[in-house]
Amino acid sequence: MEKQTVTIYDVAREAAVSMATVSRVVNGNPNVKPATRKKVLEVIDRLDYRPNAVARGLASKKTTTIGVIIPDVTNAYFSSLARGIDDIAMMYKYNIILTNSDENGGKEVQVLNTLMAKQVDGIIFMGNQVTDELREEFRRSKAPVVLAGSVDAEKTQPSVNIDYVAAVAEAVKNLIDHGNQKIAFVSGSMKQAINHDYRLKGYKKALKDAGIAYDDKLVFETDYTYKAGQSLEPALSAAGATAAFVGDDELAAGVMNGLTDAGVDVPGEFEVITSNDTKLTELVRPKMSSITQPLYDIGAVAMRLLTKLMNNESVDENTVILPYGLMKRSSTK
Amino acid sequence: MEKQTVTIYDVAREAAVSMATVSRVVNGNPNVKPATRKKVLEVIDRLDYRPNAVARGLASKKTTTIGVIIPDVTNAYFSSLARGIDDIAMMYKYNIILTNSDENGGKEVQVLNTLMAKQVDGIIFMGNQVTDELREEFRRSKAPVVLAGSVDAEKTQPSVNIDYVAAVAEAVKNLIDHGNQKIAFVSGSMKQAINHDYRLKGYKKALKDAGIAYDDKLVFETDYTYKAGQSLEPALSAAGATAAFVGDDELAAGVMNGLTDAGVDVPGEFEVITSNDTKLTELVRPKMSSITQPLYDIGAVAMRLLTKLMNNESVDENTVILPYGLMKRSSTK
DNA sequence: CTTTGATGTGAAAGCGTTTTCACTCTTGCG
DNA sequence: CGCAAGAGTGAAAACGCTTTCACATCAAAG
Repeated sequence: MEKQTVTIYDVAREAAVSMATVSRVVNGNPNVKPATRKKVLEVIDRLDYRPNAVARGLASKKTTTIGVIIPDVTNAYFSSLARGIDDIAMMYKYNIILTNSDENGGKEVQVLNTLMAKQVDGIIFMGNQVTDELREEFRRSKAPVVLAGSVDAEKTQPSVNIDYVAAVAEAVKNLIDHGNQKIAFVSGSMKQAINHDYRLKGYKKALKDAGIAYDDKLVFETDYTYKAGQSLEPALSAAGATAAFVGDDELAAGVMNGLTDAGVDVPGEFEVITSNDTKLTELVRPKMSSITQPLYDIGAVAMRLLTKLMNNESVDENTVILPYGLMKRSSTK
Repeated sequence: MEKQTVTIYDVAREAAVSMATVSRVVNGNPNVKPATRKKVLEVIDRLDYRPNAVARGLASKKTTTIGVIIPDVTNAYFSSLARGIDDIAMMYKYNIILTNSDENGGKEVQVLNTLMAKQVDGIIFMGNQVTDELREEFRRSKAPVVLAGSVDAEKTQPSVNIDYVAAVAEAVKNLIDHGNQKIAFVSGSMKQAINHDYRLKGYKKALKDAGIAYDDKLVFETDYTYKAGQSLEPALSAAGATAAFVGDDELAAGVMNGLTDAGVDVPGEFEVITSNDTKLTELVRPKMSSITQPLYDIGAVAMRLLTKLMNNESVDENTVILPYGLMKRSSTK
């Protein structure tokens, strides 16, 4: 039953060299005579020796593992980022410990602590509600932490994002240009920096530029779920809105379908523009116009940035802003 | 710059006890006098001591980490399973190393090896193409491996699934009952056991039970992507099909939208039933009828099963079959 | 030849825990 | 009062590697 594990010591003995030499060939250290290398490799192959990464981690203080904190893998926006992260991580020989946080502060802190206990070499954090406690943990961490697709108003951590303010402003301006005066702002919790400090700011800016008064009756704070969006219709109509900017695609799909099901024509009577350009935008009918973001790239770049930080390479810019766009589909005129 | 790490030794010194005792209180070993425990806990708190999980892993040969191999996190079916896995894992104090395999045999083997090198305590594998090489790796692994939402015709590994044959048969029967004679079978690669050995079998069974001849012109093997589905319309019509069973929701959404865009009325002229009951089924219009599966639970149960295996607990049934259902929405009559 | 600077190798000290084993105290009980 | 049985604790040996340091060897240069 017990599977015998062969260690570096066994290899050394069989090959009649020291552990140090075995370690050298395993790690590709050039200071080994070709003949010796060959001999060792043969033994490694014969014994089917596989280095124990845990022991290696203890000795070298590097685990080639990074922690990824994600609100919910099930959300298309975040899973797209996660894919970018994993691909680049794999490219650089890192593995990812992935944990769902539900954007719950307590859970985030706890998870962060277990990640640090596991000696991850770096951390990628997704989530828009960076509490003071969390920030304190980031600071305490000896592993670099980068935010991906997430913002913290304090801007204390390296991060990769798009310019949310400008993107939202542009999206809302688009709606205004189509003649809409009463534009709803639909998002998740206002406790999240991305909503409160960025999107809303973009929204207000667009209104102001167009000389439209801001009316908080048109601001809808809800959950990032399809159902939440779907049940928003009565309120939206009651408020007299004729268009909406929505902060999440799933939520937007809900809003749109809720409208449609209530007999409101989209985009004829009501325009909808969403934020994340996930696959969903193409699946629903009408297809949803959206701010476009290089989702995969945000994850990929964040991971790439993290590798640099982990290697203490100099980084010219700690917060990188990727380009966004606006994709007109069929939920807007 | 260097963050000083405090070790168990520091705590022992400060508390004037041995490392063994500190270890005992950290691990909740009852054989410690309350007074001693209190003293140690105070020091731990004062020094902000945090046990190094890597060292712990080396000494105890347990990492409280499990490996999860997933075809693509971005796919709603798999990410739902992943969520179930992670939640239960967290409940049992495990973390997850998540890696995307793209169902690519070579990558799977490689990933499996790095997971084993990292000494994971267990592995959950998702993917339906278990090659001989892969099977061999599973066997070689000292960590238990369970398949989640995936089947291997050889049935050599513990797994958690639904009864695909029966589910598909029922779905197809439903289509037949609506008067369809030419029912397309649309799935991913036939190299995958789930398609070739399970779904197709269910499909054939339903046809046979209804006395309909099997026609391989109605079998469409394609990718699990929206685009692939969308571009299937001409072929589907050309084959004279009036209904389709589809093996993946995203693919099904593509099929359905492709049909609709080509002016075919769903479900009036063409019925579609899909397989995974992910969120997508509710987002599209018409909403898609689907086989229902307890997605989250498949992941959760797989993880629970794995914990038992890791603890060498006796397990009454190595392959657990969860109940499925059929949800009629609007893509079928 | 000797010197010098690479080049190749091994011994052994960590890395931060867990765990075994032995030992010392206490208790409870006959 | 004597003794067996816990209860509580510490010393030290793992765990499987990396890395430092010292040493030996060897080829090229003087």
